[in-house]
Amino acid sequence: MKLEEAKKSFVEAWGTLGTNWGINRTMAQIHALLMVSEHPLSTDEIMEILDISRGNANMNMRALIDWGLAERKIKLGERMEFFVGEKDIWKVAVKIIRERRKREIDPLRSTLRDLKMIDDKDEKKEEYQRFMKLLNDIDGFADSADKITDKMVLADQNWFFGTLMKMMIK
Amino acid sequence: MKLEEAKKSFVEAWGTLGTNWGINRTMAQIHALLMVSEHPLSTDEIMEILDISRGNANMNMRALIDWGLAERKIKLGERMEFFVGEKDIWKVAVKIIRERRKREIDPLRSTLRDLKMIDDKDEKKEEYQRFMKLLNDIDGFADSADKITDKMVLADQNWFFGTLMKMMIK
DNA sequence: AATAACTTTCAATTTATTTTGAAAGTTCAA
DNA sequence: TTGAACTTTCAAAATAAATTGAAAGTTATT
Repeated sequence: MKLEEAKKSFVEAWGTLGTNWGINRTMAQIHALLMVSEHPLSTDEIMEILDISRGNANMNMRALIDWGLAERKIKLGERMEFFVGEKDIWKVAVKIIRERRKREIDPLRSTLRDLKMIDDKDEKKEEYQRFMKLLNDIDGFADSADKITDKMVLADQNWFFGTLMKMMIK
Repeated sequence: MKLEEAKKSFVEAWGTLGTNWGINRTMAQIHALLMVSEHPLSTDEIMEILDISRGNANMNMRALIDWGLAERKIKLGERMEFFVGEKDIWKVAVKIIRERRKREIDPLRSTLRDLKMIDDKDEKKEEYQRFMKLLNDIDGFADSADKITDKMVLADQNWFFGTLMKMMIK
């Protein structure tokens, strides 16, 4: 396999993976392309390489910037915008986790809070208790997950995995 | 809010959440329904409560069993099958993580291995090195993630979050 | 072996998501 | 202030995913 082929496969594989992580295929492919690219790319280059429309390129580029997975890079003397992708895989993971938390965990916890406002506490005592326990368990789990991701955001990869690993082997 | 309403909202909320975790809405709703149900449910009850077709109920029920999130429960003297859902939220999380790993991380790593077979190593030395580093970084990250999920599968919730938390506060 | 009581399958349909591309918007240089 | 160079929007089209429901399959009972 040649380097260029390998890069192409990588872009495709990353695109497929992305769809499992709340990132649509094109968005993930653009990100992959920026990761393996030696230079910042323009919208036109991205359109050309991935064979997608301008609208699609633009919308997904914006989403990537929104997620913190890419940023604009202005070249002096050029009107056109260029983009660079976040290449540090730890940072990529942290940004995705952060974004997912914002979109999933936070709304879930807010729903759980609402659900706890049940006003027929007295009736069906047992059933009420069991339901309440479930809600509390889920919320407790979400809380732990929240705290761990907080640490991840602050920690650096080596500390996080290195220290974590060491203590887990015990 | 009344208990029954709260349960209904819970089923809906869990359905929405599920779609973000590789579980389709109906599958997640059935699971939620089984979690909040006081008794094992039959396919007919599930169809009735969630207002879905038999085919849909059957396929998603099978997927839940496949994931280990529900199991069949035969009642003596009854032809009909009943189902119970996994209610321990830690176990639920572990099963989902396991399944996702099978479907995402494993294929990714196998792709990465293929991509490393580049045969024009000599040309474009720098570019080759950078691409290789990216692949290795991703693989290393996946490896750590793998190891942590291995531990999760074996550990119990209190040990996992409790001990983890303590050491993270440091 | 026939029938009743169920479960499973899958082609067709419905619903949801993504993509396109042309039109509208913006910014800059002359 | 105009127009060229670029970016953004969004309704319509294309694609993908989930759902239906009737037909086929299975198993237990008589």
